[in-house]
Amino acid sequence: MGVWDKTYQYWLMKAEPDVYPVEQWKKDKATFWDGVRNYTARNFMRDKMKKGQGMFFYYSGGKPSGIAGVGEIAREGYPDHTAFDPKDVHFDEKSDPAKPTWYMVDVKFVKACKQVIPLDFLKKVPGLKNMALFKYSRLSVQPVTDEEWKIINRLIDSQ
DNA sequence: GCCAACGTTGGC
DNA sequence: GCCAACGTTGGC
Repeated sequence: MGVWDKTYQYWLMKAEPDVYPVEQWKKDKATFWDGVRNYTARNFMRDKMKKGQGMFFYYSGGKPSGIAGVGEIAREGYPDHTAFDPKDVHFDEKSDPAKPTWYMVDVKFVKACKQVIPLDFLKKVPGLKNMALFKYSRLSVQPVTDEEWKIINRLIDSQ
């Protein structure tokens, strides 16, 4: 039984601040998480995420990289319609609307961090040393353990 | 802008 | 089904 087969209650999802900043998410109140084109990440969204579960909103791409906000799964996996739109940057001609390849979820805004909690800071927190974030750095949707969830929320609440 | 890590594609 | 080439992600 590997890390991929377990069930999780919490998640971390990456976005680039230039593409979708937390401020925009706050304004939108909720958003669909489109554009994921990786099978591992897809499987988490399609098969594992349940309504009401918590997620961290993570900024990738520097300036700095880190956790920027907290949210909640508002709608469970459903087909990513941007894969069917030739004009969309995430268009995938191989995804058949009758049998979609790619899935997304909806995530509701809960709160923004006062300051982004940087990756290099997270790396130094003793209880977080096994985070998937450090080992599977290129995976854009990943599980967070109960313990990691608690520790990071404590960091955010003490800001 | 560079480059390591790693997922995907395609030739055989 | 193997594996080299290629493309993408994301930290630095």
